[in-house]
Amino acid sequence: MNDSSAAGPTVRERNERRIFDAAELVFARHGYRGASIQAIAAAAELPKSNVLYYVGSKRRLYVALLERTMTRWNTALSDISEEDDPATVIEAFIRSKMALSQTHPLSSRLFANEILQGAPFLQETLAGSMREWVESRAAIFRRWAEQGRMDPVDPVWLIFLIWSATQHYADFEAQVIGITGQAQLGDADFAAASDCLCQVILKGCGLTQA
Amino acid sequence: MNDSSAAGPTVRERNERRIFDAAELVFARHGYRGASIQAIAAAAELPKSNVLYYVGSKRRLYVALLERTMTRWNTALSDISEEDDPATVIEAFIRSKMALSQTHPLSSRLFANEILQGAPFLQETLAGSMREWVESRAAIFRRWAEQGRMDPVDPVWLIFLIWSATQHYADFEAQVIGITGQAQLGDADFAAASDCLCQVILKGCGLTQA
DNA sequence: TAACGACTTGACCGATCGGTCAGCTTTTAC
DNA sequence: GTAAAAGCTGACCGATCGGTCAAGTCGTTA
Repeated sequence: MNDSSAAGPTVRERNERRIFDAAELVFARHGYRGASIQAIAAAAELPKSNVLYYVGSKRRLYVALLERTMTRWNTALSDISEEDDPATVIEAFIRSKMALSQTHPLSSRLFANEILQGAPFLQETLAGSMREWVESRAAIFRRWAEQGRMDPVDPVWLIFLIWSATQHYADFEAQVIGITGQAQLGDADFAAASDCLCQVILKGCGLTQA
Repeated sequence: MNDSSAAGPTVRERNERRIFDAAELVFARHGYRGASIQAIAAAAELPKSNVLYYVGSKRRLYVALLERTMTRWNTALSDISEEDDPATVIEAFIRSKMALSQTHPLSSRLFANEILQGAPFLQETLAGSMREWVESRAAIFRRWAEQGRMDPVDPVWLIFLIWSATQHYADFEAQVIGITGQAQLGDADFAAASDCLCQVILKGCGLTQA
């Protein structure tokens, strides 16, 4: 029974998943230092020793969790090309980012906590693959502007604008809930917020929705 | 020499200020649980016992720090009225919020950390004075839209958009720096980002800059 | 000078931290 | 059937946590 494809998940796979999910919950809320293995073990309903048996150390668990998040985000983002329609691309960008905020808020908060700490474990990622990703998109945005297909808006700050506005609904959910007075954010809220963001940002870039 | 007005700050005033500033630094980076009094004392260059002598407990220090931040923000925000010009008001709102991100990034990160934890100490503030503040502004925005003075944009989400986009440059400074490759954000960066935000958001709301 | 309140701090407390390890049970392989 | 491998966990380690306390120092006032 070593094969997960034929006989369900291995004991290791099942427990690692429980631990990862529990760790994401605790790290997202309390940050790296504020989280304790004891709390993670309690959330995973496993003894502390068992957690350490699988993950080795707190640091390794945290780094592995960050890597899982970054790869998950990478695969969720589609590539674009200069020939695409600007409005379509930017709207899809906003909506897919907002969907991530709704489906994976803990990942977003984990990342936010890491950045708040000064990104000690993500320095190379930021200056490496993330910078490349931003610059490749920015180059296309710039060409669109040169061709008069959209307003000349600094593309890097536009990307930051979209990132921040969409992540806000994951990272600052407690604030949104407290101010709007709702019990929690539902599908309708995310849909309406997405519509509002698309409306303002597309028009702000001189684009009309498809 | 008990009077601060005539003979400079009291010993108490001076030390409390050192402690508050040090605590803001540590809490903003590591959150409530992740921060330690030892680390705060080291940053304040005081013995741990001396810190506790002044502030009583970690919890009290944290709450007092949050309160200092909230009142500081409240005083920095100007009131608006229905008769004001929408474009002028929203542009001033964006620029003053961005200025706060530049001058008080630690306060912004402290607040962000509190929200990420689920706002355990700011629940009443969110559902109380902050909600009132948002709704009073939202009411004016709505009337502007009814009068055709701006596009019908959901005002609450517009406020969230402005908050998130401006706070981003304080809370996620490490990400902005890592991706842009700069050593740090300077006046020119904040000015350019503010211009970009005003350009996109004002146009996105159907407004033209004054 | 004596006394007082504000300030200072090292020593210490029980609790919890991340992590190790020995010894146990269960599963797998032959 | 049996040995090896994998999984499990209570007991324990030194370090650090938030917080207390007693014994000071210090400047001011009477």
